[in-house]
Amino acid sequence: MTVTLADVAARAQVSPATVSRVLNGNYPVAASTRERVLKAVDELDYVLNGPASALAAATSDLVGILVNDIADPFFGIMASAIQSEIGGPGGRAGGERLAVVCNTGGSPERELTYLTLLQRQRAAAVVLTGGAIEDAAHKAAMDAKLRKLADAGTRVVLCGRPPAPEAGAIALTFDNRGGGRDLTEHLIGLGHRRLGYIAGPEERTTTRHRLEGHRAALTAHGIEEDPRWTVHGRYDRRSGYEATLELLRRDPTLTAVVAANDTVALGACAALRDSGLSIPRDVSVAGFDDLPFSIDAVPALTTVRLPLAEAGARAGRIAMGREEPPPGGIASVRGELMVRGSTGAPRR
Amino acid sequence: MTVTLADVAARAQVSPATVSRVLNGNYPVAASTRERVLKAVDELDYVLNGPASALAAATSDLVGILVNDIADPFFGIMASAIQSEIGGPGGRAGGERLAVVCNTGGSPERELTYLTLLQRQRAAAVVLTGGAIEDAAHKAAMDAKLRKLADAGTRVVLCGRPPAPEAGAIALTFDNRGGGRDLTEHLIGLGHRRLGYIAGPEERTTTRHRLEGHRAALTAHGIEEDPRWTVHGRYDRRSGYEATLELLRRDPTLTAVVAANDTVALGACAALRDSGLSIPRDVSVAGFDDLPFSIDAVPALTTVRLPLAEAGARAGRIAMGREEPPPGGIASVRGELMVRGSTGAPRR
DNA sequence: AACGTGACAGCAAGCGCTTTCTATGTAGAC
DNA sequence: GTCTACATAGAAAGCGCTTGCTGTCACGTT
Repeated sequence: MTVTLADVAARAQVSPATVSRVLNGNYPVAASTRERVLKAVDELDYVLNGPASALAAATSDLVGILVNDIADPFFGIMASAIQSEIGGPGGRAGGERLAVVCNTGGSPERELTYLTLLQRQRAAAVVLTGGAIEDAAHKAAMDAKLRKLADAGTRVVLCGRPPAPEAGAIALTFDNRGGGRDLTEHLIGLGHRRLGYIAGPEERTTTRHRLEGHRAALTAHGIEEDPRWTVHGRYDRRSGYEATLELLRRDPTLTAVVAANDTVALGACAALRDSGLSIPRDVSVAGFDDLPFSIDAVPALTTVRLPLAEAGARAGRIAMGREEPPPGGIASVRGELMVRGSTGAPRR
Repeated sequence: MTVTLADVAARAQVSPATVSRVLNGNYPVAASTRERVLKAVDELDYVLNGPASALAAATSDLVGILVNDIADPFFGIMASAIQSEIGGPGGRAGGERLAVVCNTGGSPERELTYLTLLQRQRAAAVVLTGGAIEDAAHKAAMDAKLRKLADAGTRVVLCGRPPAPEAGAIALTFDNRGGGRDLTEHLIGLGHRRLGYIAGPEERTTTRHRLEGHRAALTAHGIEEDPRWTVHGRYDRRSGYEATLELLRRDPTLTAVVAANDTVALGACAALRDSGLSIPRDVSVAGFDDLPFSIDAVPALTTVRLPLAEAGARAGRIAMGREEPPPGGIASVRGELMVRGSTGAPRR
């Protein structure tokens, strides 16, 4: 039925060992023999049995990429960049690895399950993207899992995730705190004193860090924050829309709304427009991430650009062992403030 | 070093066979024995060796999802829906499958390579999303590959792709032609007679079908198309921007621009704005797909909504054998015209 | 009381490949 | 011309799991 190595060997009149060596190319094989084997492979249309070779060699060519939400371009862009450094015919010779993207949907259980699945497949490397969940038990479980993976020889890289040194993982972290600070300082510099903040889900590190940056800026400028000015929600448009309405209800005198990310900011813009407020004349709006569509908002969104593609590519290379990990295994990646039309001086 | 089935068996005082059966749950095992085994698994922190079991059982729990561009929400949304029906802890008991997303980047070679990689892994199913490339040689190669996969027991499902009956694949196709027609008829109904069209890359089926729909509508209404009115480009914003400028240069009297998809339409909007033209007063703009951000454009984009998530979910279920394939193995999925602010009656 | 009958559990034979170790042939060294 | 060394090729032992087949009890039957 299925063609096996042995069939190829028979046809090429060599031993299975030789065929294997030709295919893996890490052992001297005479050119004439190699050719004969390759010819047989071609004629028989032979396809290596992945599981069998993974079993025998005790390694596989699978590389896992975990994302929180594959439908969100934030993750899509990173995943794309990571994958481009890893998989398919993009890689070096013989380096044909199967980069697989796993969608956790932000669920802790799924995250863990996927890791187990990848561990089960003896993945060559794993890249985790995006913020982590701030739950002690979950973090402990994750760290243990990652540690186990690392100990088993799987390279573990975190991209846009807080470091987990205990887990033996290499981390490329986004400086969400710094970005949040820059953004709010920009707004304060413009003259804003009453700023609403639409935060992401409470239990995410990204949410906390961005919020901390925001508050640090307020504090640094002697602005006392009103607890009514912060609303938590999800990282989606709908949430931004509703949260904005809520903020406006709580304090109609707000002159700026800072959103957890660009998608949320878009929702905020829609809510403001629907409330008859003009941006930025009545209320300034700022986002975070600088996703491609942010520039198309009207007015274009002021935001913090995160080098998603660059960081992803780097994480991919590190995962493949093609680039040195940063010193200490941890690198912080800065965002860049992009000032655009959605922020301006407050009118009042 | 690594814990194996045998270790678990030893600890639970049973044979490896029994452990395997407990883990796979398809053979009667006494409750007390099962418990003892499960306890040992837990204590030893045992993780099944995927490759080994795939080899022995001659099947794997991998399901491949091929996408053209993972950074594009069009694919992200479909992939997410497909995966939600397949993978991780979402599935039924024992049905823990590893849904993996493979990014082809629209390259024919990569597409083929990924298929080989999946074939090598003995994937349980494969879902191909998005338009295909119109190249006879490539199509033949793809069909042959898919056929081989199907013959080997891999379920092959096409989602948003033209059918390939010769390949033995089940297809859920988007009615791009019908959508394109509806859209253009809407514009014609509004009074437009000079419509520019920004098409996607020439060699894609999606491009051709949408364009055919557009032209069918023109013909049906006795409008003779000026060859200057069509420009081809990529499916991205930049391309939409440049193509719009080009269209305007070729014929400044155009009153509407139909874009290959929403992303392109956004670029078109930007170009029009930058040219000092108002939407829809001076020029109407229409997109395709109805991606989430389309509603946030100002004005909101008139477009054709494709049920990406629904189709993806269905494709996922079919791939898992949890839903009957459509009769004849082919189903056409219609899009729905969403009329919004970006289109209006022409001024002149 | 002898026997059939399930319900479980174990044996052992692979699954298709990699890789260590060994054999062989040939070429250069002395 | 014999010996050592190198370049290749093959034999065979697994890798860790699944599963068909073969027991082995403990019962219920007749």
